Amino acid sequence: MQSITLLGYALLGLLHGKASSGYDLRKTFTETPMGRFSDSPGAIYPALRRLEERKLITESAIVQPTKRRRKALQITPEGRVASKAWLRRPLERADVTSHMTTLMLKFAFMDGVLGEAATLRFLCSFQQELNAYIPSLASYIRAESGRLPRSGQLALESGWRGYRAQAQWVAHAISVYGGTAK
Amino acid sequence: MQSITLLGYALLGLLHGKASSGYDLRKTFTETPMGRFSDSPGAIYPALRRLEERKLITESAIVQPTKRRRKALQITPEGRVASKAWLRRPLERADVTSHMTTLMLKFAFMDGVLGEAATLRFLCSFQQELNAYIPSLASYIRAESGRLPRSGQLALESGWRGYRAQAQWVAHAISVYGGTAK
DNA sequence: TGAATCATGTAATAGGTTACATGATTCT
DNA sequence: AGAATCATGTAACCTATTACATGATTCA
Repeated sequence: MQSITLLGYALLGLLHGKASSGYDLRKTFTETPMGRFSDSPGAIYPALRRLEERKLITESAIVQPTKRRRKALQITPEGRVASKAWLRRPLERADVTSHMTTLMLKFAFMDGVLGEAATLRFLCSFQQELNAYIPSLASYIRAESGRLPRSGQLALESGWRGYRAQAQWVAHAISVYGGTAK
Repeated sequence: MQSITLLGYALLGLLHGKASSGYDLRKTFTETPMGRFSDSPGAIYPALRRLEERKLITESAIVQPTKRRRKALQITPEGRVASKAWLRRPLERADVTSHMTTLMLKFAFMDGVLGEAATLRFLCSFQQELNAYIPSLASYIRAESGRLPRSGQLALESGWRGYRAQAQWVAHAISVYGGTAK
């Protein structure tokens, strides 16, 4: 059994809210700064078909009064289970170091699907991992700074600044969710 | 003629400096926080073969005194041309909004390959694009903030903070390169 | 009526992931 | 001598990209 791709989880996350057509979902990707998924039909329609084959989504039975041809898709109970299981997967170090966009995608859906408490827990472990990683990256940069050319050093610094900004954001988000920051 | 992949350009960039084996290049990806490329042999060796087929790299004739079997690869003049052409490609809006890692990869190699002046020019257009994009993202967030759930709003904000951090970095980098920031 | 957009799809291609394979050399 | 690591590769599979195809409907 092939595992669900990130695009698949993104689609499931969007369908948690309301039944949508492939076209609707495509528009979400084109019109919003969401996740940077491809809005090409060659990516989305096959992805939807795969989800349908696994019975994680189905064609909505509701007849829409619109004139246009439209295949509305809705998430099934199994789909919700799969999506929730993904959202609940514990966060690991590697997620922070190389899959930040995935983490943000998870976060964006988490509140609506798992609720406030789970989201707050997620943010706290996110913060923990960031607080562990940032100093280690900093010391790596300090150690390498001699060996690296100026541009390589600056490139690393850019990464470091990015993580710091993310850490500040997490602290902010935690406070928004009513947690105790830091 | 297929275009060169990002991994291909990364390999060319590394080979600008000195001839290396596939194993050396792999280690660079595993051991440094560089670009987040896969260090799997299934990615790197085929990529190297493709570059070799296009005569952008060749097996180094220099016989190394090491005992171990080792295939050292060096960049050819054509390879340098291709790499430089890529590094010189003018920066577009889409690069900033969805290919930041590519831009940082370019930057990391640019100094050594194209020189200081070109790098400074690159940084300035980078700054220009960021300064144009950040406010537009901010106003998008402001406009959508009502319609979006809390988590969606925060996710967008995270993106915004990331771009701001990048802008601060660019200003810093420009000053390091002796340009007049902002 | 013609153009644009809505809306869903397919086909060819190619690159990455995962897993496997192989043998030499260094280390203990 | 056996284990770990060096070092290079291959094969199956799958997904995304790109381009094309199709027809209906709204708009000017």
